[in-house]
Amino acid sequence: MVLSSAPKETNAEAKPLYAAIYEVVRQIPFGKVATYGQIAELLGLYGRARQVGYALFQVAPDSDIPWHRVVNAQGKISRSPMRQGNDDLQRILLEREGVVFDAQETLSLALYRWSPKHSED
DNA sequence: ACGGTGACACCAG
DNA sequence: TCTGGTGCCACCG
Repeated sequence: MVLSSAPKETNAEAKPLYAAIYEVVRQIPFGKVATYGQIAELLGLYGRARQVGYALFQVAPDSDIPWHRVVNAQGKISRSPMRQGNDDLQRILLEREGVVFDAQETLSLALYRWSPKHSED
């Protein structure tokens, strides 16, 4: 593709790091979840979980990226004023995949955490 | 350039 | 359990 115009799109293609993050997120299978720190670590970005969250923030809810399969280290959906309901959508999408939340709105990481393998795919 | 903020995580009290 | 501080670093004004 000719990038003659080079629009300032804050998309995946514009940010190699984000593209890498999205690729990992895409690996998460149906019914499984991963934590922000886990995603970061897989990319050799230990300690930079925030960037993962920021990358996902830029993903549209209707994207093909299963952004809803990423939760925090406590197994909870990170609530934020900025999300205005998308956090609820995340829970709904997860429940559609069979993920069960307890009374504390927490899911069992021991049960649903995705274990990446070399021969994924 | 700079400081505040944040879909996080970890550690000390 | 909860609070507060630290590390990380991209984004925004």
